[in-house]
Amino acid sequence: MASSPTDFLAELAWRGLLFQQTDGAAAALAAGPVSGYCGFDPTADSLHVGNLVSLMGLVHLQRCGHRPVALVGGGTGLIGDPSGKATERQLKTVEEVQANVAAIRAQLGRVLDFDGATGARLVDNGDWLRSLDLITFLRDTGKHFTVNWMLQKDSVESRLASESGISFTEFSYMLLQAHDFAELHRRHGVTLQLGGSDQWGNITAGTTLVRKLHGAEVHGVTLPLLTNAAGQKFGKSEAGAVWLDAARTTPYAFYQYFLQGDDRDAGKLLRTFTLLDRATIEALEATIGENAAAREAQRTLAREVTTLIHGEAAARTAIELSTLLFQKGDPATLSDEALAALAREVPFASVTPAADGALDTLALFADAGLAESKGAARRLLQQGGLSVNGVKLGAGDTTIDRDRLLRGGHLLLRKGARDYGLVRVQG
RNA sequence: GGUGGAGUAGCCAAGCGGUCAACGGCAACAGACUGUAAAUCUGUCGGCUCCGGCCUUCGAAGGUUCGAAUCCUUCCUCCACCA
Repeated sequence: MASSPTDFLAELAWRGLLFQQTDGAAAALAAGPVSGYCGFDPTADSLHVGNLVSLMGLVHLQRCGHRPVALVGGGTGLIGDPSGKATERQLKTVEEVQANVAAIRAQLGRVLDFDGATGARLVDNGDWLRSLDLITFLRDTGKHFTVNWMLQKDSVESRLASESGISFTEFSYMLLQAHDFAELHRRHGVTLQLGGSDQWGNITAGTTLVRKLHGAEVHGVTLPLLTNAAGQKFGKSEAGAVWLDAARTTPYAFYQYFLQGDDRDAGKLLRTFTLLDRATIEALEATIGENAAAREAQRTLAREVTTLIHGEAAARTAIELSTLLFQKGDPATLSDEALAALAREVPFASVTPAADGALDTLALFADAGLAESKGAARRLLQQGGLSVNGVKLGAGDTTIDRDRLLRGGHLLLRKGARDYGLVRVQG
């Protein structure tokens, strides 16, 4: 399973995760174990599956015998990376960034392995950037860059052309990231930086600075932006980003996101998000051609990724619930445990019936969040898109009989083919 | 600074005094067919609704008119060409 230390780039390459690399990166990696880092912006209190791509880069680095260093931008997060952004960002407060840093550290910690000779390190650039004084920074870092060079970076160039321009604050961002690379080189002997393809400019700023400051040759590798078969940025569902935080995206929803994926994406996603070896993945890809209906590839993908992020127990629950909802069918047989799990994993609402005790279908679906409004619920009802306890409702079913309540006063609602919600009727 | 053009729902884009909540396309949602897939076909698609309607929209603010997305005035923004 473990490959030799020289295989990192080859590993990324067959997985389709290698975009750009600095000259000499392969030779440097082949020469022996290195320490490589990747930064994560604390723009929210959770990473999402888009961030997971470069995190997987660190995981592969470690499995290939190198030391991964995960950096959380507690300092740079206070500035804002202009890369890939069309307009200036709203500054975040120190408290907000610190809370985000803490949450993201915990997520990174769950995926990386901290034991052994190549145990991962977790660092926060706020530790050195926040105490960095301006004069020192300008003399030691700023002096090594010409503005002419900085202006040529894509991230800056595109913003110069736009009406809103770019503030001096964000313009300086690349220098801070370059400073990080130099600092990590000095403190931890880091000689490699990984990042998404939009980070190339920032990464080369870092390799340049380390060369000038320490006379050392360090390297950068970027991973491609992940897109789906429809050509869209991967990781967005209709509900927004797919988060790694169980409070934002439940393990069930996370599992379902990968399970529901397009056949055409399955192979790419297996290569990107699982640690399965090449032969296994190719065998799974073959099953799509042979027996696509079994969706063996998607099932494996969803199970592997959910296990990686949420752990085995949560993955098992997600699979059980999925089986329950999509395979078996009769909600009346649901156990108390299953109902409790459902309440945690699918949208849940407690509703109070009207004074006369009648259960209004439209209000139920609207309250459960499965429809935007009662009007929207009505349209869905008329189109035959709603069901209760696995039984499709007709256009005339504007109220629900109380004798359909499951144990504990629950009703299992479904909108369309796969959106479930659970409500508990009070009293 | 000058001249000309343009700003319409999530995006693109018609409309140029009433029949406009606004043609059409994309995206999205639902149904049929399937495999919790894709493609295809059908329907929905500003907000709310006691389904009778009600409310708010066509860059912004005023005005003309019985009536304006459509005409007028001022302002804002973008694009092109000229300086």
